[in-house]
Amino acid sequence: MAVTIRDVAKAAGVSTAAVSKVLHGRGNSVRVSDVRAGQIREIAEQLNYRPNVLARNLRTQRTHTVGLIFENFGSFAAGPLYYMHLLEGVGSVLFKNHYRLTILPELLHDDILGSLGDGQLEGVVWCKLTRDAQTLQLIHDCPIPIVAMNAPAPAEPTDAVFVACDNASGIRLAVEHLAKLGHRKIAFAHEIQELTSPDCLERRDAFHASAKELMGQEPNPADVLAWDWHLPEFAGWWKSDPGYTAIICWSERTAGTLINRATEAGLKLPEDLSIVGFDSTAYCETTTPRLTSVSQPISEMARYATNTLLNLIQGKRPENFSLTFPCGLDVRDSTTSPPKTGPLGPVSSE
Amino acid sequence: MAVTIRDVAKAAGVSTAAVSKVLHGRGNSVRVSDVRAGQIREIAEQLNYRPNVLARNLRTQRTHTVGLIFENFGSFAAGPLYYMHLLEGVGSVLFKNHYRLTILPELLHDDILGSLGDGQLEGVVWCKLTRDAQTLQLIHDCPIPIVAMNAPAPAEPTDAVFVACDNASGIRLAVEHLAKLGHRKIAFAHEIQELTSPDCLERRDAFHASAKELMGQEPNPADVLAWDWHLPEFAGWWKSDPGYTAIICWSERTAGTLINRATEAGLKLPEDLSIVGFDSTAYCETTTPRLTSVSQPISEMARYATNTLLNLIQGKRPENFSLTFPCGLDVRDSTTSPPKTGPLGPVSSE
DNA sequence: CAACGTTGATAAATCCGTTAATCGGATCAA
DNA sequence: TTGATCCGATTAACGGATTTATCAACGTTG
Repeated sequence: MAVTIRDVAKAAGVSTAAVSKVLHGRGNSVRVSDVRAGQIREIAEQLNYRPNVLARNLRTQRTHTVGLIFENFGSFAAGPLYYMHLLEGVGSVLFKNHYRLTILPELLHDDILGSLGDGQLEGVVWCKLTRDAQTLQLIHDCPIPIVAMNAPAPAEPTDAVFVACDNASGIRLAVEHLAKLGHRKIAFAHEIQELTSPDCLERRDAFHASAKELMGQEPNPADVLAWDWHLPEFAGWWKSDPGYTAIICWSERTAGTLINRATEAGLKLPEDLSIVGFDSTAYCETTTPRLTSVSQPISEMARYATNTLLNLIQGKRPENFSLTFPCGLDVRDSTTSPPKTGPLGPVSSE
Repeated sequence: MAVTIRDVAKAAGVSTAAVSKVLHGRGNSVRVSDVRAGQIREIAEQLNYRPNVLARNLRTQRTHTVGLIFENFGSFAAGPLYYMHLLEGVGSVLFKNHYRLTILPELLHDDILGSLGDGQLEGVVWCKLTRDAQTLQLIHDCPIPIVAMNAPAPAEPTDAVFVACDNASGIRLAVEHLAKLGHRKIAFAHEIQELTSPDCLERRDAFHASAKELMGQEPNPADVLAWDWHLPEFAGWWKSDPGYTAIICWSERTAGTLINRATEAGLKLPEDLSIVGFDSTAYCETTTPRLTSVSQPISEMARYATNTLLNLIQGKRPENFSLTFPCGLDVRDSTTSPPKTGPLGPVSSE
C-alpha cells in the first residue's frame, strides 16, 4: 500500500541500509557517497516516501511518547484551570523535546500495568497518585519511569519521583496574611466531594495548625465548611455565624462559588468577609472582587516533572526523588481588614 | 529483555501461533484444545508475559490511536473551559471504544503530513481548521480521516468532516433576548488578538445582521469593541458611550473580563449594562452577576465528531460531511431591561 | 610487495506478534 | 474404499525499518 523503504531502495538501485542512512541518518557502519545520497533523496521525494514509525519503534524499542494520567478524567472539565496549566506545562516540554503526549484513560489497576508495559510509552506523568499499598506495588512493578504530580511522597523511597507543592506553607501564608489584616476567626472551606483528595486534607490540617500557631485559634469542627455548593446553604451558615470574618478555600473553584453565594446573600466583599483561594490562575482575575489566592506554580511544576521524566528515560538518576515547590500568595482584592476590629485593632497591611 | 510470545511458546512447548490464539484470540485457522489453552495461560501468567503492542500494531497496521490538534496549544491554558469540555468529549468517546488519545503539537505544514502519515494515528480531530488553500491541499493529501471541530466547511466538499456550531443563530438569540428586554443600542466585544479567529468574525458579522434585522441598528464601527482588556480602557469607552445599554461578547472569557472592568468602573450590573457571553460553561455560574450566555454544546459536538471519526476509520461513509449544531441561550443574571426605557418602554421577559 | 586503513556499499539478522498455508490423523458419508 | 471434513497444531512468511557483519576496491606506507 504505502511506499516503503524497500520501494525506495529498489527504485534507486541501492540497499535499504543506504536509504535508512541517507534519509534518517541511521546505522553507524553504513557509508554512502554524496552522489548516491542525492539520488536517494530525489527518488524518495518523487515516490513521496514517508517512514513508518511503527516499524522504527519496534526495531529501536523506543517510541518518544509519554503518557499522562489524570486522576478523574471523566469530570475534570468542570474543574478550574489547574488541569489546563498542567497539560500545557507537560505538553510544552515534551513537544520541545520531540516527544509525543498520550492521554490515558482511568484504568483498573490490572489494566494499568498492561498499558504501561506494552511498549508504547517510555514514561508517565501521573497526577495525584495515591499512596496505598496497591499503588506502591504497581510503582514497583512498572517497567517505565513514573513521575507523580501533586502527590506527597510515601515514607519509604520508591522508584518514582514525586513532585508536589508545599500545601502547608501555602496555607500558612494565607493565615498569616489574614492575621496581619486583623482577622481573629477564620474558617476553611471545601466542597463535600473533595474529602478524598490528599491535597484537600493536607490543606485542611495545615489550616488548623497555622490558625493555632499564629492566632491561637483552637481546632474546632465548626471551622471547616464542607458543603454542596449548589445548594444555597451559605446564608444559613452566615446567620448562625459565630463571628468568622474570613474564609480560606481549598481551591480556586470553591472560592469562586463562595464569592457568589456570599454576594447573593447580600454581603459586601471583601468588607464583610475576606476570602482566600488556592491556585491563582487567570481565573482569579475574573472574579469580583478579584481573588486573593495562594499560588502554586503548576506550570513550572509540570515542566520540572516532565524534564525529570525525560532524564529518567535517558537513564539519568534524578537529584531528588521528591521535590516540593514553595507556594506564594497573590494578594488581590478579596481580602481586607475585618469589619469589627478585634481587641488589637486592625493592623496596617504594609 | 522482556518476555516475548516466543518465550511463552517455548516454555509451554507449543508454537507461537497457539499462544497468540489463546492469549489474544488472534488467527482464524489456529485451533487449540482447552487443556493446552489452560497450560499456555498458566505459563504466561508465571512468566509475567505482556504483549508488545508495537509489534502487533506493525503487523496489523492498526494502532487504535487518534490524534487531537489544538490550534494554539502554547497559550490555551489562559483560555476558558472550552478546551476542557472539548478534551473531555473527545476523550470519553475514545476511551469507551478502547482507543488512545494523542495530543499533537502545533506543527509546520510540512511536518503535519509526516505526523499524520507515519502510521501511528488512525484519524485526527482538528480544532479550528482554517480554510486556506494550503490546508485544503493538506486535507486532500492526508492518508487518514480528519474531522474538523469548530471550523466552517469550505465551499467545495472535501474528504474531511466539519463540525461547527451555528454562530449566526446563537448571536441572533442573544440579540433577540436583548431586544425583547427593551434594548435599542447594543455593542459587540472581542479581544484584540482574536481578530484572526473564524468563529469571532462569524459572530461579529452575525451580530451586525441580527441587530439590523431585529432592531434596525445600522452596522457601525463604533458598535464593535476591540480592546486589549488588560488595559483599563473600559471606563474611557463608557464615558464617551453613545447610549449603549448592552454588550454581546464573542466569548465567555471576554465577557468575564468585561464584567470586571465594568464593575471596577462603578457600574451596577446588570441594571446599568447588560452583558451576554458565548459558550455557557460552568464558568458562567461563577461570575457576579452570573453570566447570561449563548450555549454551544461543546461536549456533544466533540462526542459527535469523535464518533464520526471512528466510523470513518472503519470505512463507513458519514451521513453528512458537514454538521452544524444549533446554539441555545442560557439566561442568567447579567441581562435585564435597560436603565433608560426606550420609546416602546420595557418589554416583559415572559 | 605485503600490510593496513579507508571508502562505499550490501546481505541478512533482528524487533515481536500475526496469519496464511499446510499437515497428520481421526471421523464420517457415499 | 475413496473422498470430504474437521480437529489440533505447526511452519514460515510477513509488517517495515535498523543494524551488525562482511566485502570489494583502492590508496598509503614502510
